[in-house]
Amino acid sequence: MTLMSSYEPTQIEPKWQRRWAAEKLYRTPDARRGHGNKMILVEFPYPSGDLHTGHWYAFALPDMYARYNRMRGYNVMYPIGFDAFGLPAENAAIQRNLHPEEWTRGNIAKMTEQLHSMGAMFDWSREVRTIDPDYYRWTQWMFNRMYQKGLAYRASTSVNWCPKDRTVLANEQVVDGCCERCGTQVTQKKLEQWMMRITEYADRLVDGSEGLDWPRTTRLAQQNWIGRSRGARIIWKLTIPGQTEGKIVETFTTRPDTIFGVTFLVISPEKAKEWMDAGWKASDGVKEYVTRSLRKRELERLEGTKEKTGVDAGVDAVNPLSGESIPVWIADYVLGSYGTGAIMAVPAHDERDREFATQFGLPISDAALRDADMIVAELKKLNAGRPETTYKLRDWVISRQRYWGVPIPMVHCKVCGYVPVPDEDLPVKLPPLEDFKPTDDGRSPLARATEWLSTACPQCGDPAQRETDTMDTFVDSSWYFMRYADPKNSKKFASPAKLKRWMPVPMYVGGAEHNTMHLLYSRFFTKVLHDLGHVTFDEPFLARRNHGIIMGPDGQKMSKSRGNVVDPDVEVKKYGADTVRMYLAFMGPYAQGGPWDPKGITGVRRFLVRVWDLFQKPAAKRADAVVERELHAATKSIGADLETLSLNTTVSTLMKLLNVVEDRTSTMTTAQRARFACLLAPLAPHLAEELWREILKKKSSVHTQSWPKFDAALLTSATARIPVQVDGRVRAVLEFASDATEADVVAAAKADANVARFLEGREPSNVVYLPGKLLNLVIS
RNA sequence: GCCGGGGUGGCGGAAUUGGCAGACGCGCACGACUCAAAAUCGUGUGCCCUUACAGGCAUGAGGGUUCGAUUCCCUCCCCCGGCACCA
Repeated sequence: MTLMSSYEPTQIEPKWQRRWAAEKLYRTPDARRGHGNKMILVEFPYPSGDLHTGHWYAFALPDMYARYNRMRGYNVMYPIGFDAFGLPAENAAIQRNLHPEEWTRGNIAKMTEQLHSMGAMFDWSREVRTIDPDYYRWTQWMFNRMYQKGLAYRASTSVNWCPKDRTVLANEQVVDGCCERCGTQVTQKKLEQWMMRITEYADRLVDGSEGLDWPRTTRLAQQNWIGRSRGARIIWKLTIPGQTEGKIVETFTTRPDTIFGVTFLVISPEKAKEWMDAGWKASDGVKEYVTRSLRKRELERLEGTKEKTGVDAGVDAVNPLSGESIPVWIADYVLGSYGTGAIMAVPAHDERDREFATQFGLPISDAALRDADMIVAELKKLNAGRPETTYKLRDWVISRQRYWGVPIPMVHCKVCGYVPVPDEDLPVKLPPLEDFKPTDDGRSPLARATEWLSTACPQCGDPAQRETDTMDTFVDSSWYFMRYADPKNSKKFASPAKLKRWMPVPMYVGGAEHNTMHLLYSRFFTKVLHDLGHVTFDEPFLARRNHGIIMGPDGQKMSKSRGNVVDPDVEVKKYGADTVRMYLAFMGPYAQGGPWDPKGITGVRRFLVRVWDLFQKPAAKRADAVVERELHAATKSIGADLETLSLNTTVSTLMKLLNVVEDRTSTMTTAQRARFACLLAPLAPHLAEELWREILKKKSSVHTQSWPKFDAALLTSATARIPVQVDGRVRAVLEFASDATEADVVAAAKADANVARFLEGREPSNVVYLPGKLLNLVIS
C-alpha cells in the first residue's frame, strides 16, 4: 500500500517562494527579444503596519492577470513599492512615541515579509519608496520644473484647515466638509500656500479622458469633479447711491439666452466683503449680514440648511441689453469661490432664484428666450460680455504644515524673495528632528530645525531661510510608476529610453476612491512632463480597472472596533495562500468586492485538495475524449476570463473541469496534467509549481511556460442537443447530428410525443430554426 | 436634486450580449464510511402540484416590442457610489 501524501500548503508555499527568489524568477529585464513589454500596475501600498485583506484583493488578483500575460508571451513587469510619507505614519509615531521614520521603516519591513507570503510575481529589484532621498530628489526636481513654468506658485488663499491634524488640505481631501483622514470638521483659513496650477489643464483633463479604456464611472467622476460649464460673463454697470459712477459687477451664466428674464442680481457675501474692503459704504444691515454669513457658512452647509437668507445691497445694476435698472442683493446661496462670485437671477427659469424671489418679494419675469449666440454677440459689441467657461476644479494646494513629507525645495531670501534650490543641490533632505509634532500657528515643524533652516540664497548668496512646508503625499505618488521603469537612475527620474519601453502603463488596477485624487493628479503630472518634453506620452494609464472592497463577514466595512476584521495571515496559516487568493477571486465580480464568507472559502480549499489528490494517482495511458474536450473548452474560457479580469468564473471553470475529470476517469494523461497545471498556475501559483516540478518532474518553472493552446474544432461536437419549443416554451430536448437539416429537425420534433401534444395536430404558422441551437414551432 | 451602477434560489453568484434561467461554490436534506462525531464520498436541492412522468409559476413591480426578454424600450419602487445652493 502506498501512502498518499496530503496537501500541505504551509510546507510547499514558503518553499517555492524561496526557490523563486533564489532563481530570480520574477526579475523583469528591460527587454526580452520577441516579447513585448507590459507593466501591470497596482497602487503601491501605504505602510500602515499590517497587510490586510484589502491588500490581498488589490495585489493577489492582478497577480493572476500578470501571470497570465507572462504566459501569453509578454515581458511582464509587476512592480511594487511603498507610498511611505504622510500623516497617518506621523500620527501613529506620535502616539507610540516613535520617530515617523523608525515607524515607517519598521512597517515596510513587516509588510514586505507579508507581501512575500502572497506568492505574487513582484519584481522586488525595482522597488520604489517615496521616502528615499534618491526618489524624492526627483519629486523635488519636478516641483522645480513646475515652478519654472509658473505651474507651481505661492499664493494667499482661503484654504481648508484641519484643526486636529493641524495642516492644510486639498479640496479633494475634504469629504462632506470633514477631513478625509480623521473626520474632523474642516475650517477655512486664509494662508499663503504652495499650489499647483492644475486648473490650467482642466480642459485637457476633461477631453483627454474620453479616449481612455477606463471605467465610465471614473471618467465621469473626474469630469464631474472638474465641472466644466460653458457660458458667458456679463458685465453690469452699477449705480451706488452717494458714490461716483464707473463701478461694475460681473456675473457668470450658462444661460445668456435668459438675460431678458433677469429681475435682480445676487452677489456672494465674499464679494460684498471685497467691495467693503475697497471702500464701499454699506448699510449696517448689510455689514451685519455679511459678517454673519461668512462666519456661519460651513456649519449651515453641514446641517443641510437650504433656507435662503439675503439682504438688499441698496445698489442698482443696469441690464446692458434692456437698459432696465434692477436691484442687487447679497445672499449666501451664491458662492464666492465659483464663477465671478455673482449671478444674474432669472427666477422664471432657475429654481433657486425663484425660491429667493418668492421669499423676498422680488419680481418674476417670464420674458421670452432669445438665441444665446446672438445675445453673446450683442454683449460683445457693447463690451458688456464675452463667452466664458468656468470650472469647479480649484488649484491644488500642496503645502502641508507637517513634518513627515518631502521638503518643498525653496529658499526664502529677504532680497530675492522665493528662489528654488538649484537642481544640483537636490535632494533637500528632510532633517532629523526630535520634536516633529505639528504646531497650532500654521507653521511647519520644520521651522524648529534651526540648523537646517538657515542657508544661503542660491541667487545672491545672502543668508536666507528654507521653506518649511512639506508636500502633500499625492505629489509623491503622481509619478512613482515612471520610476519603476528605471528605479536606480541617479541622472534622471528615468531614462527616456526606458520610459519608452514601459510607458504609458497598459493596465492599472486599483480602488475607486482614487477617482478624483491620485488618478487626476497623475494625469496632470504626466501632461506637464509631456509639455516640458520629459516624456513622450500625455496620459499615464491607458487602461484602468477598479476593484471592490472586501467587507467583514457581517457585511460591514472591516474595522477593529467592529471586531469583524479578517486577518490574511491567519487565513494563510489555516488554508494556505493559494486558497486565500483563489477564494478572493471566486467570491464575485472583481469590481464589486463583497463580504468575506468564512464558510465559502472551504469550497476553494476542497477544490485544491482534490487537485492535489488527483495528481497523486498514476497518470492515464490514453486520453479520454470528454476530458480532452473539456480541457480545451476550459483553456479557451479561462484565457478569455483572465483577459477581462472575470476571475470568479475562471475558478468555477477549473472546478467544472475537475468535476468532469473525476466523473470520467479520475486521472489524466501526463500531457493533460501539464496543461491542467498551466491553467492553474495564474490562480494557485504554488500548487501549480509543486505539481509541475515535483510530480511532472519538469525542470523550468510552470510560470515560464506558454499558455496552452486550444483546438476550436474540438469544441464543436458531432451531435447537438436542440431544445424544441412550441410557442416559445421548451417541450422537448432532442439530439441530432450537428449537420442535420431543418427538415430533419422539424420532422423529428413533430414526431416527439410531448411536442405533438402541444401542437394539438395543428401546422405551425411559423418555424424559427437556429441551426444546432434551437427550434421554435409557432402555432398561435 | 443631478450623474453613474445595480436588484436573479436560503446565501455568494453564472448566463456565449435576444435563444434550455439558476453554471460553479456555500448551505441544507438523505445515504455510505464510523461505536460515534468530524473529515471524506454519493444522491437530491428555485417555488407550487406530483411516487414519478408531465405541467404551472418564476430574474424588484407594472406595461410594451419580439416567434422568443434576466438581456431592448417606457413608467414606477428599492439599494449602492459620485457630485451637490456650481448659476
